[in-house]
Amino acid sequence: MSIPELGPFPDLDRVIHEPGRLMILAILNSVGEADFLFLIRQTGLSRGNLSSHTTKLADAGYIEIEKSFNERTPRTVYRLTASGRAALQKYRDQMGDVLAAMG
Amino acid sequence: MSIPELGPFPDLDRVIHEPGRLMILAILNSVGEADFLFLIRQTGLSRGNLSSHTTKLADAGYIEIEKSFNERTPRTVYRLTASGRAALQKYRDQMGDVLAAMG
DNA sequence: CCAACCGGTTTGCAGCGCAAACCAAGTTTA
DNA sequence: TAAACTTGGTTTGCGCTGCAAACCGGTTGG
Repeated sequence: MSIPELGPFPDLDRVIHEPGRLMILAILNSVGEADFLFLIRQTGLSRGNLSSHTTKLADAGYIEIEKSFNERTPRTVYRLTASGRAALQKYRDQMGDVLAAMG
Repeated sequence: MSIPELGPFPDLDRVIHEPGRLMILAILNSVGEADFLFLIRQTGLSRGNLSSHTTKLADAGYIEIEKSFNERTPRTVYRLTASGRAALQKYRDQMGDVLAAMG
């Protein structure tokens, strides 16, 4: 539970901790919103993989998924929610403490 | 594979990324060496859990396990290897970059 | 002796990430 | 107009993993 003289080890959010999802969240955090194809290209994830990660993030309430049509072709846009932004910030702080403890 | 304007997303070492093992490594990194009971108390992990994590870390070559006897009772000491220390440092740098990209 | 404890390891199972298969709808080829 | 291909995803299946519980060989206490 703790690293000697460095306080307790934080209970990291596993939904965020997973690298694929951390990547998605980091991107959404920096660009505001993104569509499926953009995320595919930036992350290098497979479509199936991206789909399941975004579903899980949406289930956790960390992102919102908006489906629409551009002309006749479907378009899905992903965006961080307030709670997602907060959770990400918390994760960042916790992980920052852990790393600092490893100087 | 990349966060816009922030370079590629690093391929994080999953052996280290797992919180339980990260905790073990962080402790060994800060105290030099530790025995089984000390790690139990510091990490809060169950014995079985600690045993399997240390086995996995040893399989990866990141720690060494030294079994001996203190009087008649067994004693197992865990210690970071050079390669473990290097891998941990690399993980720290990579994760630091990711966090920095999330400012 | 026999029970309880110490110091671990092995086992079993549930959950997860990943890739591949699938699907629906539109577009191109012929 | 029908076959083949692309786009934009979702679902399925499997192998691995983390976790808790069961186990096990000593050792100490009554």
